[in-house]
Order: sequence, then structure tokens, then C-alpha cells
Amino acid sequence: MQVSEQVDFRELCRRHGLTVTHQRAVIYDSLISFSGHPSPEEVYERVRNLIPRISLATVYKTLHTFIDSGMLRELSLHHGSLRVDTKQDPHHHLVCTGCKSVFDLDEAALKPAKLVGKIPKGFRVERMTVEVHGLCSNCARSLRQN
Amino acid sequence: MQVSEQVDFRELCRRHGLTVTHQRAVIYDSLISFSGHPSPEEVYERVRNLIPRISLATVYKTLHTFIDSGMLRELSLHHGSLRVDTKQDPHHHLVCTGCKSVFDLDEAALKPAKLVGKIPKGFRVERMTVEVHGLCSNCARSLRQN
DNA sequence: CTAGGTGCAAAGTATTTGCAACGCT
DNA sequence: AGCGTTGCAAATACTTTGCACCTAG
Repeated sequence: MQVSEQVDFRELCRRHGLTVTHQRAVIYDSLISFSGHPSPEEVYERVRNLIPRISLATVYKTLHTFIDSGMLRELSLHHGSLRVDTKQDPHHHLVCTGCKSVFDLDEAALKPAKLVGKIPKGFRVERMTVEVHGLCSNCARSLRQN
Repeated sequence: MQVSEQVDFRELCRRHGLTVTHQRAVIYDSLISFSGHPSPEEVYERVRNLIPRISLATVYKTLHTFIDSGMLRELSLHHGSLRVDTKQDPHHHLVCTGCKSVFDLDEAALKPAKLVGKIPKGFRVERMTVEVHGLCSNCARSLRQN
């Protein structure tokens, strides 16, 4: 980890109201060092090279700290359980970032997106759906009350 | 469950190459009777009213059977573990339905979608991302070999 | 110095698996 | 009749929690 990165991370933490710790810095660095979207376990394995005594629980706690502070986002919806979509016809989703509930949105409610740039070689596109993220009325209300 | 629905379900199973069983019919009916996207546990609770001795494992197996046959789709990405997004700037996702890996796609690679219809009352939209679903080159290749 | 962060072990969820009995075709 | 499906119980995977110690501010 270079000095410049340390400085960046301190600044990042300040902006999000977080305490700077060695563990957090290393976990953050590890996260951005992956090209994809690693599981907590994978992050743990990589971080262990630098902090052998770190625990997986710390990785989990830190990821949630990062998410809660807004430093990074949770990738799409993670309900913690399997969900299926019974609608056959194409449609989109309205996702509440508060309670994680998903409402279906008619295809007609959106002007379609269109691919114009290039995508990774060999990827075979099957369909495109739009996810509209935000707060449902319930979550918006309870947030206002706090 | 009415006769007409039974007939529909038989037909649906035939189209997807599945054996028709009582459990599958009841699970399918239960699924479409929910307005949202229930967890396996919630499906189980509802199905138990009709088949008291059904097991949660059967619900899981059946959901996977439905997904694998293409009778219904998995809602968004379910990695079975927590994933985060480190990129700060707006971007979209390319999701492989085979291996579940996610590639980031530059905002510029897509003509943006635009909301034109109405959405549920009180929902506060924060951002919109497009998910492009398909097969990555690896998965496309290994599928061809089978 | 002290509030909050960390490591460890144990507890909680979520999901899968092995296997014998059963039901569809 | 034969093979795939089901129910059950046990195993595994994923995540959170409680608590004593440690560390950043």
C-alpha cells in the first residue's frame, strides 16, 4: 500500500464519517484490487496475506460499515435468500434499497435502453432489464421519522 | 386449484420437459399467488396449508428445477453471498446467467432508459441501472460442448 | 482516556445432500 | 417396472453476535 493510497483512504473515511483503521484500509485496497466482485471469503483470503490474524467476522463487519456509510454500494439485491420471477413477459424491477422488496414494472413504463458501446468479447446478450433503485413509500416514511 | 389450472400446469411442464407432480403444481400455484417475490421459507409456509408433510428441501429442489428448466427465472443475481460494488461513477452490469459473474459496463456503453409510465405511489427513485443478462464467453463455450 | 473496532468462538440462518420410500409415465 | 421425485435428517455454507481486549482520536 502506497502513501498516496493511505492519504486517499483517510480522506475517503473522513467524507463518510468513518474511523480509519489498518484493517479497513487493507480491506478497501483488497476490494479494489479485484477485477470482479469477490465474496467476503475471497476478500478474507487476500487480506490474510497482509494481516494474518484478521477474522472473517471483521471482513463482514467492515463490508457492512462501508455499505452503511455509503462508501460503497451493495451489488444489486442481496436478499440473503433465493427469489424467483414468475412473470414471463419482459418487465423491469423497482428495488427498495431500504427493505429490499422488489416491485415489477411494466415494460411500457420505460423507454428502452440500447447498447451502443462494446461489451466484453464473447458475451452473448440474452436480455436487458432496468433496475430502478430507490426507497419505497414505507421506507421513505420511516426514514423521515428518524 | 381448479381443473383449468391443472391443465395449464401440465402443459407448462410438457413444454419444459418436466414431470408433473402434485407438489410442483401446488408450489407453482403458490408462487404466482404472491404479489411480490417470496423467499423459499414463505413459499413453504403457504404450501404447507395444502400439503402438510411437504419439506422445505422439496421447495428448494423444486425452485431449482423450475429455474433450470427455464420455467421461471431467478430474480437478479443470487450469489449466495454478499457482494459490493466499488466503482463510484454510474455504470451498468453485465451478468452471466451461467456462472453468475458480473462485469461492469461503462455508462457510455448504453443509451439511457427513461421512465415514461407511472410507478407505485410514493416510491422515491434514486438511480437506474441496466442489467444485461446473458452468457459470458466461458459459459457459452462449455455449453456448446455438452 | 474512552468510544468504537477487532478477534475469537459460538450461535443463527440459509441451503444442499444422502438415502430409503413413493408416484409418475 | 423403472426412474425421477419426495421427505427426512444430517451436513454444509453463509452471516451475525457476545464479549474481552485493543487502538484511534
